[in-house]
Amino acid sequence: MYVNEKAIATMEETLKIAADKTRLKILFSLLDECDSLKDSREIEKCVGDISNQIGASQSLVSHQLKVLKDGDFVKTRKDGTKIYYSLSDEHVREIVRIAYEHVMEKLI
Amino acid sequence: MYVNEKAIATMEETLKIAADKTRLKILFSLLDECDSLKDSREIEKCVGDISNQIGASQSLVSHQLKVLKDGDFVKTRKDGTKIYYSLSDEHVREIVRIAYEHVMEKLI
DNA sequence: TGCAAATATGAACGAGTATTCATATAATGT
DNA sequence: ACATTATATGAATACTCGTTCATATTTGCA
Repeated sequence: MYVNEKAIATMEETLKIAADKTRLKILFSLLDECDSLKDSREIEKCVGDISNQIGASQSLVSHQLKVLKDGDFVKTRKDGTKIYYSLSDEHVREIVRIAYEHVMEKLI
Repeated sequence: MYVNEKAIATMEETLKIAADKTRLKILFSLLDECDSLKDSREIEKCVGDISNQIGASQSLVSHQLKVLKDGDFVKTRKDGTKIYYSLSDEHVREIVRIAYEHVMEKLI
């Protein structure tokens, strides 16, 4: 189980992106209409909707969406003046799911 | 899929603990003699051994082990002047495993 | 009791970053 | 062309945190 520096660095980067309350709220807001974390429907939301839903400023949400986008956590689709964000793939879903499940067990 | 503030905060804390290269190295060093991440043998190592293995100072390793201990990532056993550290439970194993697997796919 | 080994601790420094505020950019409709 | 809406961006601030260095604490042993 030797793990090289490159792999460690990539893990650190990925975990750091997820390890922020605003970004976590954004990620969960993109799962909002799902019945459960197993529900794999693709939810799309524009910046303003996310901002309203999580109670954070437009600027903050935009800044953090950029971080999530750069880290390949979310993808975008443009439609007029609006930009719709959604989770980029199943990997992100699973990371969020695992984090959530572990925390739920911890909070009991 | 509404997630409350408390759950978000706990997830943030947990992820922050894992999101550091020194702490990741420590966690993987405690899996070192395992054949794979599925191998659930309990590995114990003292501070000095971890320090040597990951190439970090005794002080730094001690500081970060405290963070991992406070976050329930590792547990300790005292024997003479030495203190042996090991992963606290299967949860930690799974978090490390997931992080590793996702990164490996990302690096390909 | 005194020494050495193993680990912990506290202060201090520097780097990174989350957030806010103000402003810029881009697209739409009149 | 102009006003409006939606989003992005840059600077500035305040705060967190990783690391180092020096030192303290604990345990075992002669």
